[in-house]
Amino acid sequence: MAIAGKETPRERYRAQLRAEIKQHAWEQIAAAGAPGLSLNAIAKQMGMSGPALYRYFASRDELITELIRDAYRSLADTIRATADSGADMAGLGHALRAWALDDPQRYFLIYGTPVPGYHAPDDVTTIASEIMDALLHAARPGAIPADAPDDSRLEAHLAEHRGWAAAHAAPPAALRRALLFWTRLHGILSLELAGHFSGMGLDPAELYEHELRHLT
Amino acid sequence: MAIAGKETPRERYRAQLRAEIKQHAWEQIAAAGAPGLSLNAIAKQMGMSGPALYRYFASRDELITELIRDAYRSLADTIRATADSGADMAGLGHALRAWALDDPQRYFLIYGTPVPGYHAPDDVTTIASEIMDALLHAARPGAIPADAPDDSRLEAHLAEHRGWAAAHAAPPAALRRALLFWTRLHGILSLELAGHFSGMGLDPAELYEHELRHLT
DNA sequence: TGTACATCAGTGAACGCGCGTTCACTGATGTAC
DNA sequence: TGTACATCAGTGAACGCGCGTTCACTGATGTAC
Repeated sequence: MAIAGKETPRERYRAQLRAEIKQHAWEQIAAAGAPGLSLNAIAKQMGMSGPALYRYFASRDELITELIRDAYRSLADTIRATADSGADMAGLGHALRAWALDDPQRYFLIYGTPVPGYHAPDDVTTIASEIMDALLHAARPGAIPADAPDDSRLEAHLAEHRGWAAAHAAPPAALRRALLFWTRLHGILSLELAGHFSGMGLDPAELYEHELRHLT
Repeated sequence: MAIAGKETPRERYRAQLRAEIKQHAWEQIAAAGAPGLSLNAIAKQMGMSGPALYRYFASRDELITELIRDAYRSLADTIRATADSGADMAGLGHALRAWALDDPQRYFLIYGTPVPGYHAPDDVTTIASEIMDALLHAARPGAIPADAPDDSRLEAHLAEHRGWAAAHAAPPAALRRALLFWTRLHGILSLELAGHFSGMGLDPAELYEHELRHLT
């Protein structure tokens, strides 16, 4: 039996092959989108037979779930690391954009069109709230600009519905700021990644910067 | 030969069956998303054989393209009609939201995850700019609020890249307003429709209203 | 108005394909004495 | 250190399925004289 903490060669090999499978899966998703992901195609690409992959993933669904988990994990780590390095919200915005542009289909795996009937496992919800935590921390009181609009309606609502921000004692203005950071930047990013600006002749980065400058 | 403008019974029947096929297609998309759309399944649902549908659509791709076109057309008509009834931007925002909530998968067919390699036909680009036209008209000078931020950087960029708004003599502030209307509301809507607020315990409608109130 | 012909909707069989997944099996790698 | 056994990776065949699409054909509907 393997000693806990010490990996046997077999375990190392398993972990490596799982990683290799996932890498091919990402390439396939980048090429044809998530619905086009096929275990058999991955196996062929790796020079092995289809059933072999079932030693590493119980089903296609498990693989996809794992990819979604990894995508969330990667985004959360990126945001967290940026926040830890002392960046402000604009810095987080730039990190988010770079992460999204790095692999659009990975972004869409998290924030794209949902597949009716599919429900993400609980742990990705946990990771999602990690991301919100980092945003909330960056949106802490001292960082609220003076020209923030005075809108008691939204803040009153947020003050009463702050379960998602329970870990933080952030004031309503910070809750609002974190949420708008998320929704506004996602709006630009998802339209940009989907190509909706491409025929318009303007640079979405300018819009993005504008939103970062006026994040209230 | 049919007299132009006057439909023969056969033509009426054809048009009706095409519409019926599309309706079943929408139901199927609502149930399983666009990638799950299948001509054979539609035929079975309608009580006919698979190949029969090829009398009405040359291929699966043509059907999907037609659905995308219809979705764009429906959105453009909704926005246009709302604008023509004298609504301001907030009114347009409410119309957009109602349209999106009415059929989330239809919304995602336009603004959701793009399928790598798929390119929409030219005419949908035309319809898309119709929508932008209506937004630009509603964002005309007189409607710009006094608390609009003074940001010469974005407006300078837009002043130089206004091909998408060529039909309008709108000032840069109006261009900005129309664009932010689009990106901000899409941000909230797409996250809402994808269920990203569902575990958070807050009402995305409140966020949406906030953005409409502070559309600068 | 009736007959001859052309048009067109829809069928059933078939093609080729790829999918996810199962199963019995081979051969290599690791473990226990 | 060598032998006996257990574990595990990977294969190839197979199952059942659904897909898009083509084709030759039947039968009904419309058109022309």
